[in-house]
Amino acid sequence: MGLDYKYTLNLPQTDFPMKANLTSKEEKILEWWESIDLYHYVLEQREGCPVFVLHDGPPYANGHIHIGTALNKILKDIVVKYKTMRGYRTPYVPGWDTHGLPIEHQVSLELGEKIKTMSPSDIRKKCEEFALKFVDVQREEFKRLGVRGDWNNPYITLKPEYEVKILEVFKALVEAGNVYRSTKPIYWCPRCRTALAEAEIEYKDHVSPSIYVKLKSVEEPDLFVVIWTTTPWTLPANVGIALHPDYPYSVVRVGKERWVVARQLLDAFFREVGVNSYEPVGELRGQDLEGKEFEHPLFEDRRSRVILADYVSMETGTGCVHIAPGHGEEDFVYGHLRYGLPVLSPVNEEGVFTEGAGKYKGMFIESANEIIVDDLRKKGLLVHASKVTHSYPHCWRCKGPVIFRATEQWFISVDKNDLRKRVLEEIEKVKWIPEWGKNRIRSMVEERPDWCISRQRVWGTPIPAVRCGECNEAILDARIIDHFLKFVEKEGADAWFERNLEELLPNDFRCPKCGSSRFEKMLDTLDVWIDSGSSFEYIVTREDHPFPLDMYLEGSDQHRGWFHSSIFLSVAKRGRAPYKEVLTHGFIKDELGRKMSKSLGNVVDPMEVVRKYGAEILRLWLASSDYFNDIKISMKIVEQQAEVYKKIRNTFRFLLGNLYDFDPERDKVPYDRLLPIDKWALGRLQEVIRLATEYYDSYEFSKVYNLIVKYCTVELSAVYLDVVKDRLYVEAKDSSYRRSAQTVLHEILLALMKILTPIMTFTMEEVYSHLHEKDRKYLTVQAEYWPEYREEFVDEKLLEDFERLLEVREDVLKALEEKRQQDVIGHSLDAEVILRPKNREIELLLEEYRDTLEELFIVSKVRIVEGDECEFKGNAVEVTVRHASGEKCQRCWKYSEEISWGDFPGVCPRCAAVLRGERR
RNA sequence: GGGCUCGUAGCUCAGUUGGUCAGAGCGCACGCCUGAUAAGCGUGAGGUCGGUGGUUCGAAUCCACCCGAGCCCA
Repeated sequence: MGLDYKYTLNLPQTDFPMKANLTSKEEKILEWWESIDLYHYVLEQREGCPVFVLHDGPPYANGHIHIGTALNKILKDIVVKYKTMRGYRTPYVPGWDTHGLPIEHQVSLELGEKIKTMSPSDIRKKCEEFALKFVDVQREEFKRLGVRGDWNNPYITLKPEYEVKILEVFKALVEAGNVYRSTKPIYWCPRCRTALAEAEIEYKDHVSPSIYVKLKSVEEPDLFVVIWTTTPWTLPANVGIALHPDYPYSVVRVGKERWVVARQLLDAFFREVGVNSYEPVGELRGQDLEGKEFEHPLFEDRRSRVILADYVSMETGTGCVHIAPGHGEEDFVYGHLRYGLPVLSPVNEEGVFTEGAGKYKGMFIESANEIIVDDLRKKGLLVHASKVTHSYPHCWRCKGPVIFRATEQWFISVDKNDLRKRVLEEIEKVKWIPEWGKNRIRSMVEERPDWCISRQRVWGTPIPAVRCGECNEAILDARIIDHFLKFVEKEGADAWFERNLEELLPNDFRCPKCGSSRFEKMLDTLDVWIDSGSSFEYIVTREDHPFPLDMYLEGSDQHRGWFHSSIFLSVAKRGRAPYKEVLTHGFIKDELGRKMSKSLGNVVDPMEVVRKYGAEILRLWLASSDYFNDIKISMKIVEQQAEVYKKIRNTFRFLLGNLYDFDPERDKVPYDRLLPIDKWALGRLQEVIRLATEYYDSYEFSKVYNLIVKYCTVELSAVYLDVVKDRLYVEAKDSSYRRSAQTVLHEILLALMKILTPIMTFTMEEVYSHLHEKDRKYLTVQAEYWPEYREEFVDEKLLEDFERLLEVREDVLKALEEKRQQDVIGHSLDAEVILRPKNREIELLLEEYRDTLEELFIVSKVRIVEGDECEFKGNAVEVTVRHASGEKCQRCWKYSEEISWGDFPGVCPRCAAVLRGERR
């Protein structure tokens, strides 16, 4: 035939490439954002608009970002960008947490032995350098992910202006009287010689001695209580024996003695200690022995008193628990606080026994274990000794076992001034997403003990406390803090280490207890949770933000971490919660749902994903996941998103390509003149906008993702775009048929682009740059407004009709496939379709839309019959498929009986009219 | 050991108050097209809804227990 009408068609034209080349494209887009100062540009476009502040929780600056921090920052970015498009002014100031043990530890490893010759302020300088280096590293990595924020002006906890805020928050607590000095058993690492926070503890298996010891009653010399312990070295500090108040205890005769052991542990106990002949002779309750005294197993001049405690376990041991308030949290709470037993802790900071330990003085506690056991054996009080492997607290720094040791520390009283109660009230006012977050943080706040805030460490915010040189009183005074703050403003908190105490104290300062003016500087630093927990105070004053802040968004571990410290400090300083809404996400696991760890070799590096696939794919992966729970990642899972990305990208390419000649002002067709199929597509788009908005509002991004992916593949690619090709390509460029379709494609393009901007932030920027100039009001798509749901575009009846028409279409497609398998047809345009409606309703429907059926099914001819049965039985219609009669139009490929051979040979009447310029 | 959370096709997710709820997309298989072309279209095969009991006329959906995983504690 050789007749080529291709050049007469309006085929898509676009520079928008099919292949993304994300890695390099993203770099270019990042440069563009940099060049227009994206962050401030977008803020300027929302001048005077209501403000929405997502306050960034500061990551710890001691390494590269990992997949979890990437997840967190991308989620925040999606929220911020969505809110911007909804018309909010959305300042977003990233922050970093920079003080604390991990950095000090890493720096001390780098310095090695040299550290011993360095002054505290020299070590602090090294720590600062280290922290700022990783602030820079992480900043670049976060930016690379496409996160928009005030990167040139972040908040950093080591900066003087921030330290001032930490100390101001702290001062509020000091003034309110919530900070006190106390002896309390706390975790202590004898190797690092430091107090450890609960967060600095790791539980690992440890082999300990397991000994059963009997204590002799003072009143009845044949009566013994048997205790079990895995820390013999704590026995010198023993002052009590705890029994459960409710569970029954048996009195058992063993030889000439009577032993007290919990009834339900009797069998296990005697089996364990290898005693076969015993005889129960009585039973008692904990109350029966409450207050009774027993002889101390090691020191003859001391006694051990029975107390009751409901935490006593009936699972292991004897149900009688050795109490040493100086060496255990619960021992302290029950023994000291409830029963007033003394707190003994005759162990120095290196784990060596002191005076109070009598003959054991000078021994390292672990070496003393054996000797103590030996002494017990000699005294005939050792019932049994063996070894046990159990989970035991270890130091996160040196990995060695830690001990509980009573030391003098600064504490924040959680209950003074009803602080805890007020925090609990505030928790109720916050919106927790998901909802269970509220119960989680509530129970944590309800049960938490007082907050130990002092660290015997160099790298932190100094606690400006002094010790009286006369009476030895430790003094923390608001006046000292105020005076110190003047130095901090100018030179940072380093001043505490660098300046003389005379300068640091107000001139007339005297010891409130003895009036002395001789003081000694105390060098403890603050728990870093005070640093980060004070961030609300810094950001609110620096940016003049409305308080409370709108949202905090972190991993669910922060219910005990940052959300927790922030709300306590905020209630103390400002009387209310710092946030209105708290959104939490889960953790990232490998493809088998296991935790990521170096040892398992299943760690996915976010920057590796970025290098290999692009940040956009990482963002898309995140959007596809239900991040409220733990989510899985692996290169295979990421790869899947690369496929989805291509699909979405090609949809945009098609839309752009078919709008190359569409001027939105000139060519738009009014709604009432749109063809039915176009009206339907426009109506469906409204539904997509409505749902997407709903899902974004509830932060359910995976629902947005599923909605959009399905929309692009099913609704657009497989139906609407496929169907509308005929009109776009074949009809005259400026015809109403083509402009009608383009009008809707244009609406779809803009809406889809905007809906995806928070997630596919790079690609939508690229799409934006390919838009008609009249569609680009801003320099960046990020400043655009959210697509509007237009009710006037929703024709309910039409939408319902099309829902049924599409069911008919499914039947037709199945019938076509059957014939395709039989080689009757290839392309669907080869076919003529004969339909037999299953009922009157469908018959009327088909009649009504008679003129759109061929287009909708993409076939050459559709006939509707009543009588004869058809070959294919569908759900809505029966279908017979035949090869279309007539000849194939060389231009539009539809078969026609009236192919002309005049001016335009081989062409159907429609195409001939188009070519003659008669069809508009 | 305790508190909280999770467990639906190979993958990512839907499944409102228990009764067409066993679904979607991707991937896979087979085929079509060659005017979205390192694209596009069609058809199809995949799950006893972690397991076991129970409540109910009826449960992925309610209860109990168990298994597995995670976070936070001890």
